[in-house]
Amino acid sequence: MIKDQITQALKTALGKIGLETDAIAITSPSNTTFGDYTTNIALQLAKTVKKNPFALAEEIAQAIDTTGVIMKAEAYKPGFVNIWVNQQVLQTYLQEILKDTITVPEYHLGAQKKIMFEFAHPNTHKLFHIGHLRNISTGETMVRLYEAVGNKTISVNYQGDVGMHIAKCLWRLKQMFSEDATLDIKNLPLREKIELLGKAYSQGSAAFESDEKAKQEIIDTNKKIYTQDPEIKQIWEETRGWSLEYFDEIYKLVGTKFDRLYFESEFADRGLEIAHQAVTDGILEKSDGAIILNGEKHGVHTRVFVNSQGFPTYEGKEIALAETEFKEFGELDKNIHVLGGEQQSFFKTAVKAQELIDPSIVGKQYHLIYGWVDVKGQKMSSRKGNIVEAEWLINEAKKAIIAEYESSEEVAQALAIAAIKYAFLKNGILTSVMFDLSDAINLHGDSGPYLLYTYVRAKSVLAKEAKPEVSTAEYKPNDDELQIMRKLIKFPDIVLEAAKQFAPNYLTSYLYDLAQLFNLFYQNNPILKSSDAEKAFRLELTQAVTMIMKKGLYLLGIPTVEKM
RNA sequence: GCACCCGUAGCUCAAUUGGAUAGAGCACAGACCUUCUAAGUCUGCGGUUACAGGUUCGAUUCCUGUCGGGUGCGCCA
Repeated sequence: MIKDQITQALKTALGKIGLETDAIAITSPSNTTFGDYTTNIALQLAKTVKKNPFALAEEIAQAIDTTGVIMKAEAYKPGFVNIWVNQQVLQTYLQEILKDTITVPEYHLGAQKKIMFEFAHPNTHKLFHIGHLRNISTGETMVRLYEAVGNKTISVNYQGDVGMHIAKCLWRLKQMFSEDATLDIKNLPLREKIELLGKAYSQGSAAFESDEKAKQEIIDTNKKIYTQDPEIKQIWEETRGWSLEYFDEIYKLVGTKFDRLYFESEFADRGLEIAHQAVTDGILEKSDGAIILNGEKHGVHTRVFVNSQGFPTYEGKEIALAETEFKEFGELDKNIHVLGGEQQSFFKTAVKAQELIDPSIVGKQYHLIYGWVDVKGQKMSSRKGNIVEAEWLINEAKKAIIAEYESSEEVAQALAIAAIKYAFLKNGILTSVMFDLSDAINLHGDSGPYLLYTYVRAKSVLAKEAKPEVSTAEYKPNDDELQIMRKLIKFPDIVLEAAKQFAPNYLTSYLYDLAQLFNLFYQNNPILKSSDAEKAFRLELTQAVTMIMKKGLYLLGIPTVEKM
């Protein structure tokens, strides 16, 4: 990586003037007039060596060898040393991109180089909404980024298929069947089945709140689900199947594949067993008929693992889930749970219990928090029925695209997915976003479709004519071209940082910058109407841009299209 | 009450983890298609980074306080 070579050159320069440090921080200045890379090392060292920072920066700049990877080094104002990369290095890197031999540095979270990502987390019998969409977009890109920096990743999805929300839904659904004997659910399209579940849940919830008799019946239904009572088992299995089929469609649509689907129903029995054993071992405690972790002893919130009716709560099932997750795929470095911040208290307590039960997993559970999704200021609630559902949203975006550009189904779909995913990923992972429909299906400016458009445009040029067989070695790139080349060398740095910091938005803004530079170049410089080395070079540059765009978009979980 | 997250342009968000002149998109006003896809490019407009202190060469970023918002805090998931 070029950055490493710069660090090496700096180290040598520091050595020449009798300085030594391990902490050489090299960053890319936001303003390219300050060079390709910059270091504040003089500012850091000035105090310890008792020198004026700017004088020290000048001294370092002087000592840098400018015959190798570095072309120019200059001291700036308070004490930065700004560095320009040799153009030959840019040329070489361009050729490496074309040969597809560029590499991204490795980054691991442990010796196994193996990381599990647990994400998506929809509950059966409920809708898959934009909150899940943000979750799955984030999870998928993190998986791809960690693969890119040399890890084996395992994608898993823990889906809630038992619990009160399902009891509420099924209780009402059974009523609906007896109220309307003509309801022919078997032949309903999937879409309508899901809507029916949503309606039943919403009405069941309302009854639970307002009607004491209904409340008791729903609690009873919940028990029957846990005990797999024949009275409820069949309808539970069937409706659960609808949800899973519906989820599968969405996973396919957004391009996520899971290595393993876990279900809450798998972990109820084992969760109980572990919890009871943990009481015997003095880890969990009995309290008011429930089994809890006494949080005060461990600096977390006290939470219930088995309720007073003897059923495992979410926490109770989580300890069994952890046991399986850490067993099924061999030793993991980390198990990263992509979960909203509202689950923090739950997660801390559950993890504390897991670590007390199995010390071998201490420090391996990680809660990757992503920000809340709000819709125009109002909080989504499936009980109130005002949620933005994933497939509906994708279809809205698709319709808008077809209406404006007469795109084919296939292209419109790809663009819709790109628009929505990009709208989430361009934000900081923690930023709670105000979701605005018109913004998410925006096709202009800083958007997914803009990136795809840039890619398609470039590809279209490449498809028109073959590259002339002329050497580009002697070609002197102009400023527009240089800007692109200087951007291209940063790709590995960006991928590494995006993975390290769990910051896919580093990659989105990198690709956006690259696209902007290319569009500027495209605007000002004829490619096919140029000739000889110039034409050959411009075609090479164009191709390199498409290759990096495609790689970057892949890492974001956004497939490219070839025409639009 | 306590804990965590947050407050940046009219709106939605960035800012490479303490760096240089705080950047984009949308919206608004204008310019550019007999040249490779105008889903594009360019120009303009827009800021006391909630407020008050502190730390230091340097603060949107770290610390303290105030105000405002979100989330959670024992039998939901």
